[in-house]
Amino acid sequence: MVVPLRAASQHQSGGDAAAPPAVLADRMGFLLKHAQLRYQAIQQPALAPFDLDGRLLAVLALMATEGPALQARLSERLQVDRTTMVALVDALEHRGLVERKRDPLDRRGHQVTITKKGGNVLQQALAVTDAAERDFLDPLSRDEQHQFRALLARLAVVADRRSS
Amino acid sequence: MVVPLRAASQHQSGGDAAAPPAVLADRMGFLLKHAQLRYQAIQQPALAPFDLDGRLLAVLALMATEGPALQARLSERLQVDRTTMVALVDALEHRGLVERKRDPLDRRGHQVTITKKGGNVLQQALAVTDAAERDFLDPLSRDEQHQFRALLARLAVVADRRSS
DNA sequence: TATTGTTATACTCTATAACTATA
DNA sequence: TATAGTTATAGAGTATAACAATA
Repeated sequence: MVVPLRAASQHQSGGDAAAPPAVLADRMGFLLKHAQLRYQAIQQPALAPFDLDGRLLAVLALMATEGPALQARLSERLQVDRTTMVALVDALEHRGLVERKRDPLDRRGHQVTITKKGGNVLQQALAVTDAAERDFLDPLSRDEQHQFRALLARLAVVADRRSS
Repeated sequence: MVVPLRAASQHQSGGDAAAPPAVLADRMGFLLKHAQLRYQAIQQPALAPFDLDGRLLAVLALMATEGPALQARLSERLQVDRTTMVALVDALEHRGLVERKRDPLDRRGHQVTITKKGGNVLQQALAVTDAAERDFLDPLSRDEQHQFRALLARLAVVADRRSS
């Protein structure tokens, strides 16, 4: 084993939260932050056995569906800096989940390809992530879960229509 | 003017996102992250004129409702490390929004008090934050906004009942 | 000159460890 | 010995700038 990934964090000092301050309890900023924290608290340990975190999994999943791709294309798709993508692809390559090959047509670029091992790991990691989502949504009824997902999707990804 | 706060960030390189990759578009991790990014993109510039960010505002609001308090108590309430709270209170004090006074009864501690200026700024900043929340929720109908807020609150703050 | 990938570097955020002063 | 606050420091994470190879 190698990487601590995002090992510990969220420490500060002591105990188990107690009730949140009333002033903050209905603020969007607070709610979104804590929903994300709770999801990560579920997802991180679930992915740990694969030595992956959410970002690495995203890159891997993207490569599986959008085929071999240049790093530049990957960073564009994931809205991540080129230099950050270097580190992400490095991490996946060290784990043997992807390979870099020079593009023979344009030798400036590297085609990044998912390996067979990468495909297997991806499949298992996605299954684990599905389970994590179910755990996260567990406080809601089935109907509410679907409602929440749909509403959140509309708030997260807003078509940014500027004039026409 | 002084502090860059969290000046720029979210840069990477170029353009305006385009459609998100389909593999990620219905993943909780992706949706929660991007919802938060979108909210921050609205809230940050709204608070910038007050030289505040969300965390500083949270401390200020907490002090207004929970009265003068020790830093130790504030960090406990906000689930933030003691050393982080030092920096937060420093920032608020430099802006003249709070004051530190030694507790005469226990001279180890500082009672942190909101100033008159702090109260005024808080009031305006909260109004601006309300507007930011409305902007954020604008893609939804009135009913949907209430639904979303209620569902999110249940997912964000989960009573962690362990046995009985 | 522009572009892909890379390295070196810097900056932000936040935690741990160690120190001061009180108790 | 323990606690409140502080400082120094280190570790993630991620950006900008500069460089090599290629176009």
